[in-house]
Amino acid sequence: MSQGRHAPTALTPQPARTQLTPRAAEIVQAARELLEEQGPEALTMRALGERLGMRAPSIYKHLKGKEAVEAALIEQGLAEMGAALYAALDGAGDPVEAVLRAYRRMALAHPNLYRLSTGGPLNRAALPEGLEEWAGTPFFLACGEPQLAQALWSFAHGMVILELDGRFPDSSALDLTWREGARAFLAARTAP
Amino acid sequence: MSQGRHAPTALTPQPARTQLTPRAAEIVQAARELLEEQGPEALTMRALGERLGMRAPSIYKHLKGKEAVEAALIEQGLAEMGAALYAALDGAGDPVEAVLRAYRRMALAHPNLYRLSTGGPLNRAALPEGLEEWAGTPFFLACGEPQLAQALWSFAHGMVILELDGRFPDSSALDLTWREGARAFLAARTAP
DNA sequence: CTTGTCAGGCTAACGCTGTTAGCCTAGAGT
DNA sequence: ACTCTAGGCTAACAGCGTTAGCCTGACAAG
Repeated sequence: MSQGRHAPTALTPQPARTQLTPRAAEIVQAARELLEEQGPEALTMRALGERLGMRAPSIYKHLKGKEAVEAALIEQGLAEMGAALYAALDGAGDPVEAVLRAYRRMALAHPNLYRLSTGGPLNRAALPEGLEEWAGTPFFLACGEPQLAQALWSFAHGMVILELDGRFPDSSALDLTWREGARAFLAARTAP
Repeated sequence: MSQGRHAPTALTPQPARTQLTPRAAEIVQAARELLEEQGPEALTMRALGERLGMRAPSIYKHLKGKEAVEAALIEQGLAEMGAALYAALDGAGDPVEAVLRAYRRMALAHPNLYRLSTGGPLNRAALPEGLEEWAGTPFFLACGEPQLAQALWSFAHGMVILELDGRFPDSSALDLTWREGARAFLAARTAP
């Protein structure tokens, strides 16, 4: 770990991950594969059981229910996104551009996990305290100012989710759009 | 209708709305009330039927299925959003700020309709040709340039959806965040 | 006036979902 | 040797979207 542009990343240590039993971890791993390979609709308790060679009700011996499976996946998604963003800050180049690039790259690499992690209301009680904030901090580190950081995060999330959902016209030059957005935020940061 | 900052709004006339039978329109209206009052989970075919004094299977005499009901709602959402954005362009003040304000206002006024309209993949075949593009054009009219317009739209959508989903920390000063975002895009537009 | 058509309701049922209750069995601990 | 329990199982429930098939009242044609 070294540092970003404005502050040492070590200021916000990564929160501890929730501890799962080995079997529960296997189940979550299988759930992740199912989710990524076949989409959110395919992630059913019965399909998950089948992939593990067991029946759906047996899963409940290891995890409270489908929500708990999803919470574990969301935790993975946030943790990996956070790691990718902090790593991007450590690289060369402007931190705003670096964070945006890493964000998009991560989301497109795991689209269904990203959607699950960031879509819809979030059951915070099921997540490790502070994980969400930790994962978002790189935006603050890149901007040096909380409001602009939130705005930058919103831009990044909006871009990614609209791209994943195929909401942009087919003719869209998304690389250019990302560049334009980066340019706007870069200008706002350096010139208040 | 008059004009926005860069181009007359009449350049892109509102696409025709899909025609529903009176009874089908009643059903869609009831669906909208159900959706807004009790959330997306409550919008089931049986609940919808009950609200109309009929059984769920009877709905299929008027609409193809739940997807058709949702498509009609999405169409309403997009049409109303578009109308609000064009109206905002006609007002005083900077068009970027006006469009952002109208977008947020509209989304927060009908959160569940907004989520339905903008979340997840979109079945374009079920929508009037060009409606989506028409509803998004005000962003272009405000920016005068397609890439910046897409970026602005992404920012607005990200802000709104994260706010609706309660993803921002409770302490967030979202008004300020919107202002910061507007400032960034305004600067990018005027100073290329 | 009778007859035929059919729009628009109904019930029953299917296959799917998450979930619960209760049973059974192999292995660990005392 | 006895007990306990982790971790599997089946059966079942309620709710979901949806389909098939029936029925009835209104309305048009002869």
